Amino acid sequence: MDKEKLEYIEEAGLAFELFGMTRMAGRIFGYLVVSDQEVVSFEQIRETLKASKGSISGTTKNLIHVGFIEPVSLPGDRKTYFRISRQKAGRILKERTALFLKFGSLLDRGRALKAEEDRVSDWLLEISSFYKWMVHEVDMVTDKWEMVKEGYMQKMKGEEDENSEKK
Amino acid sequence: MDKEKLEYIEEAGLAFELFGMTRMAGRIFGYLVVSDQEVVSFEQIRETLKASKGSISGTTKNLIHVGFIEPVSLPGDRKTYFRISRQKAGRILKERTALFLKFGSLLDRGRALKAEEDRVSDWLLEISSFYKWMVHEVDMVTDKWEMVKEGYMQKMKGEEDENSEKK
DNA sequence: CTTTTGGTTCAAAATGTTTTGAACTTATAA
DNA sequence: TTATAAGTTCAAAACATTTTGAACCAAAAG
Repeated sequence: MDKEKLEYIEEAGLAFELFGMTRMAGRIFGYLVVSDQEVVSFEQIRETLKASKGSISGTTKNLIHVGFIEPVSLPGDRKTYFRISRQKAGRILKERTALFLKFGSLLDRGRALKAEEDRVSDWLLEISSFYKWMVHEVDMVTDKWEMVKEGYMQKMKGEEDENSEKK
Repeated sequence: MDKEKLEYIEEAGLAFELFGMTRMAGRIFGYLVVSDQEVVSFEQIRETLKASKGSISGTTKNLIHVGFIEPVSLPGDRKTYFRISRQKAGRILKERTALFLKFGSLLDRGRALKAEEDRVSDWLLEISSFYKWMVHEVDMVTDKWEMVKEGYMQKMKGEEDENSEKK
């Protein structure tokens, strides 16, 4: 695997830490991104990332759980392969956003514990309402994506081509 | 401080860990939520949470940085007080969402490293487009909140009252 | 069966993060 | 000034997470 890709993989590791996941999770994800194969085997991951079987096993399980990658098994082959999950990106986002409901109720329960309604309660109500309302809005926007994505992706690709022409 | 509130504070600590922050950050936030004062002093936090000055100092700085709380200073008083940030909740969300752009470009850069465009590239383009598009949508929805919040908060409060009547 | 391959498990080691506590800084009060 | 109160800083300790590696299990091949 060439140097540029290996660097990319490490960068993905750091980025994933920023998103609150482990470095190894980012590396595995990054490897699946830049690999020129449709699917990558457990052993290939282990070898490319020079990590232990235990680490690969645990981290792939976790990445599958949060929906970033998915296992692929092939007939007549007992190895497990992996690829970037084909699950809609929106699905993952919706799940993450659902945490907002938890934050909203945390605030509501806190508000209920206060001696009396005051300026702080009003503000807490506003924040909690915002987050709870947001969950529904994000769901709707996510659904809207399916309608607009063709157009948007065309635009994105166009801009990329423009940039590479300028070089 | 009564037992119920202290329990709430610990719960807030655990919840914040779930959101990717530290337990102490959650405790401080939780304390500001349930305190019946407008503002709470550094020393009160230290005492209630039984933590060191160093820990309070570092964690409040961080909570201020990410916009969850804000410092308050009073004339003729050299203590620092804190309260839940009155910054619009949307501001914080917009900043968090901006990380999606980073994820989007991570995918784009990975795609550029691939030998040739394949099925995986197509899928990567779709995910990256989704996240980048989402950032703008979330911004718009967040702005919309200002228009609809009055109505929504009324509804929320109504439902709460209904629930407490039923008890 | 027995062997081999592919992966899982889990305790211990390595690494990272958070908290403490003591020394230090800064600003006000005396 | 000098003294004191309020925070900050930072190295070390406590604590948590991640990774390793060796032992283990299950399924397919021989």
